[in-house]
Amino acid sequence: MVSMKDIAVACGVSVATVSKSLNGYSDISAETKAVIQQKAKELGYFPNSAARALKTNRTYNVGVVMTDDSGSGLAHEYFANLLQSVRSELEKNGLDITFVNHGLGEQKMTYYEHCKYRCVDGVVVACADFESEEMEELVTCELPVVVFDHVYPDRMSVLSDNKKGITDLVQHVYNNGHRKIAYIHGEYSLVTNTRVTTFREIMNRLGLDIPREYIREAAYRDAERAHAIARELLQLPDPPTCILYPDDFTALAGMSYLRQEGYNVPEDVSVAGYDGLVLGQVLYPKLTTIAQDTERMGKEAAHALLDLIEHPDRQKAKQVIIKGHLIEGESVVRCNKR
Amino acid sequence: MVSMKDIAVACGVSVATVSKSLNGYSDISAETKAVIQQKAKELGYFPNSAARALKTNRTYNVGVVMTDDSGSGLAHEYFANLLQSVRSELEKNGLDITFVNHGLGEQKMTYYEHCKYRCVDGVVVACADFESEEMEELVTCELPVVVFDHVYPDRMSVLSDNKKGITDLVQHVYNNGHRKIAYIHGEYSLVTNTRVTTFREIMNRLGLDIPREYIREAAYRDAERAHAIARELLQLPDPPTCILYPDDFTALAGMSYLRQEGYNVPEDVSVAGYDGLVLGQVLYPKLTTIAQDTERMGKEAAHALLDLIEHPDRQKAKQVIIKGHLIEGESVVRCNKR
DNA sequence: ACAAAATGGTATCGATGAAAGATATTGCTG
DNA sequence: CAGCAATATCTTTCATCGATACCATTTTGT
Repeated sequence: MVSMKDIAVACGVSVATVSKSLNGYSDISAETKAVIQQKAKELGYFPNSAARALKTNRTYNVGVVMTDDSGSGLAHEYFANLLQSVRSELEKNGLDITFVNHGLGEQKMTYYEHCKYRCVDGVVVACADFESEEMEELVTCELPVVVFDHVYPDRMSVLSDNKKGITDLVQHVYNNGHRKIAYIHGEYSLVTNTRVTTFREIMNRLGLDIPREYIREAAYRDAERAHAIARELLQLPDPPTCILYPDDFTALAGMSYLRQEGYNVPEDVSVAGYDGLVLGQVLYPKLTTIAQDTERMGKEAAHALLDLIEHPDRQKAKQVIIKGHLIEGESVVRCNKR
Repeated sequence: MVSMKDIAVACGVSVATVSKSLNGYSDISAETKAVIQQKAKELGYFPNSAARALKTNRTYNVGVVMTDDSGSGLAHEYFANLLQSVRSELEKNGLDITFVNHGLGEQKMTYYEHCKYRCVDGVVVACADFESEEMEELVTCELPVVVFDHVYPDRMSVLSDNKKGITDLVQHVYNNGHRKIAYIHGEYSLVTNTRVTTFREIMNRLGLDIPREYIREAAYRDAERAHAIARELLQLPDPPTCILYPDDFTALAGMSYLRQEGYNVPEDVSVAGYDGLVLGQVLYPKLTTIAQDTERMGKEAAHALLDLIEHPDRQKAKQVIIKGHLIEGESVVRCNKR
């Protein structure tokens, strides 16, 4: 690989001069600078990232925590989309991405240790066990960190606006005449918590009753479990007319299961999901859901991280909340019962 | 961060001794070695990857080409799964992963340049424009490279067994009594080519006619287009009794569209996909498809790459072909027509 | 002649590895 | 068995990877 030395030799100057020329120092004559920059391009020079990192402690590399013990992670379209967006935005700004995990080969290490080992400039947490010790260590370290969908003290977060999402969704269902609305939610997390709390609030505001059996815990992407619960719901003496599922995956599966068991969806029972999967909009009936704006979330996270990296001083902790939008779909229809 | 120097000071030895102790050289007394290793653990030492890379030219980092101009890439479950598998397997062997792209910030660079810039030990190509100049450059360079689903001269490839896949699929359809089988295939690529060629072969072997209109080009994941073609197929004077779609995504969407237009699927027209998406198995009717073994493909690629990195000498080019398996599903049923 | 502008010299980041140094052990001769 | 070289064992010194940054030096301008 061509190094600064090669350029220096080719131009008959010192390595120091080359370094300064390429890094825009002001104490090199415009003339020399031009010659050197020209030569650098000609020779196809790229700085050796390892050498630069060693000296400057900047790698232009960002760590991404995306651990999928829970079967989420890359396989989950939502997270994959977040990653995609973060990646492309950071790329535009000259940063690369490396996955961070606990342990390389024999070596066990924590996220934080891994980050130090790779000398990353910052960290994006896309999905992880937020309550783990390892995460605790990571969010109390000196590195710039941006977290998706979870809030840590004094840390930057990018959050999907679940409050608005659930509100819009329930309101939409309500506007279609539904009064008996059940919510099968995912396993515990900030996201779930926000959604459930908001669900209660909005139902309350709309003056609707929530029988205890109408709020049920399942898990994200666990179609069987969500369906088992849906079936129970529909066998209640006073069954709901609309069921909100934890996510689009379970909602799509749920619709299918219910139809198979002889329920008319959406006429007998309406169904909604959450996420905005592409597939949900090409299946019939189109799924009513909240599309999360992963594109914007990724961008915001990338910019927030860049900002933290460039200005570690103004560490004003804050949350950025990104609105999603309702996709009306066809899986919730006017309810005429009662 | 704690460096070798810190350990050296703490143990009262030289840095070189520390280096050797931690790297398993034989010319350090077992005693000293033990003390140093103990201290290293105690202080939480990790080698600085940049420094090591600079000196040894090994980064324990692998580049991944995963470019999704075509809307595939991360958003495509197949590629996401491949990545997931490669990632976890490389991780087990102490290697990290970094995405490779063309250009960082202002700097335009080719895949190859990016790889050199990051000093990666090897490259995995998950998806890319295989015909591009950039890929040409990458596969003729000195770096170890493993490519998924495409073959380059003298390069290692891991291929999904599309030949067996299509054969099994068509045979299954045939066994169910179908004789008029249409194939809507994806856009041109080695994969598509193999599938189409195999389709012709097996149909031939089974003594079945393929009217020209029965083989149609669409695109992967383009539900609208695939459907438009499906509709045309079914309006033919002599319509097929079974339609093979490019992938599960289009197949699922297709089934839904067809039903909406009044066709009974799978009774009037059977449908099959290709991929093995999870969702396809929780929707009714369960999709008949070929599940590609991304898990194994990723593992094989990772091991092949490791091998190339460790033994650049025995560069015996070869292809590893990984079998998928038929998921019978319910979207292909016995055909009694004619 | 002196300040300003341009360029070069050199230590440094953290780890590695070749070669030299230090110490202990063995072998051999007289 | 002493005496000394030869060997083995362990450890340190030092140059190095490529880029950067501080300081020194040279050149230019007024």
